Amino acid sequence: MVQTKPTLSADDWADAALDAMVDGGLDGVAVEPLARKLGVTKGSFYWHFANRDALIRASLERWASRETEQIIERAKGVRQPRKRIQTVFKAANGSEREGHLYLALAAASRDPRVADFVHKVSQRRLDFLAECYRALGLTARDARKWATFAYSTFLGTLQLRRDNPSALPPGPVFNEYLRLLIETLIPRPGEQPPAAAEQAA
Amino acid sequence: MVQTKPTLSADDWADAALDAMVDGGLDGVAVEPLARKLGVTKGSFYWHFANRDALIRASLERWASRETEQIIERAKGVRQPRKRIQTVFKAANGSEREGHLYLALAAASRDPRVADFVHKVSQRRLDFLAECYRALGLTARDARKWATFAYSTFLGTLQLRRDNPSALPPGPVFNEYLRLLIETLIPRPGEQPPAAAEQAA
DNA sequence: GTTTTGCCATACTTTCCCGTATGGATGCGC
DNA sequence: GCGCATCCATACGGGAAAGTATGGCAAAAC
Repeated sequence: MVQTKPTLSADDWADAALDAMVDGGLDGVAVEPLARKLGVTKGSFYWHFANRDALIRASLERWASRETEQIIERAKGVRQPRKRIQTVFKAANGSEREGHLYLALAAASRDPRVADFVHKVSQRRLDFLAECYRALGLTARDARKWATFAYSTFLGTLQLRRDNPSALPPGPVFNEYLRLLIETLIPRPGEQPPAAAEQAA
Repeated sequence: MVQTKPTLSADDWADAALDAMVDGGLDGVAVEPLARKLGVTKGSFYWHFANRDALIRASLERWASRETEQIIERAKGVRQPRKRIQTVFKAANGSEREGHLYLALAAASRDPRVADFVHKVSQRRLDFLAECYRALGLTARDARKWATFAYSTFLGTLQLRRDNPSALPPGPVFNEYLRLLIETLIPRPGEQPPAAAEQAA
């Protein structure tokens, strides 16, 4: 498939495994098909890894560290609380592949190896979101509720985009939809909530 | 496993297949393991079904019809628009197994057989929800947006319950959380949205 | 220039499951 | 009580992928 590199590295195998998870979930990670896709044979694989289990663990490790760092980097720069949350939302809906990968791994979360990583990543995201909501002036308790609310909505939207894209508002209306989400999911403590304006339109 | 019935029916196999999907997704539906769980052999299976594909299709058919009818039955009785939507929410979060099953099938929605059914079920639910929102006095356009919003939140909450239960508010706070969802996701056209009261608390 | 080392190919064996072929048992029609 | 349909067991062949064992081959080491 790709002959740019003379030899493969363990990370190449891990990335290929993550690609395979997007399509086939955990069962999609099969050594021989991966080898065919990489243009080599199993001999290469068993040089870099002890077995299939080691590949899966390495891939998950790679995924988790990448996911927890990206969340921070994209939003930590924005200082204004409302803008920061909006940035998180935009970034979250940005990469389609990452979204599919998350859903694929979450679906395999019955596997004990996967469960730990999915738990860790979602926990990291929720904590960061709750922190953002606290910066808005909410109590810790309310911030947690709103963070969970927003994250759930994000996860659900992700799933709809994958399983029933036609259900989401088409083209221009989709932007209205996103604005509705953002306005509703970022309360203005002390001010009048924005939903009223939306319904007046 | 179960010796209550002298012989098995095709529906027994279909139900067992749905149970297997909850745990192992589509790949979890394997003829020989199912036979072992039912206390019979493959000979029984291939009497009732032509092959594994037929079993999968029959199971999906059974699931889809059940899902689309349950949604109607539980909520059609409630006439008041707000109460009706609340009923839908409560019912949706009711059966844990049905939620897991939906997520398992959605995860397998890359399979063309599954895709059609998942699409159909989610579409049916969204249409009904949009209808409920229209009864609130929203325009068709706004009703669709709010229905999508609410359904996404429902899906995401379902996923959190499965993959990271500890992330959801514990015990008593969870009820507050559900109230927040309901109050926020059911706008009051013309009146002041309820989020203000929530934040004042 | 020979020897090692890194990376991979080839050729097995084993396991698990699908699908088929065929025979056996039980119960009903008549 | 004979025959037939229903429902299931047993035995077999085949494919796909995990893991092992071993040989090959180029580049670096010396």
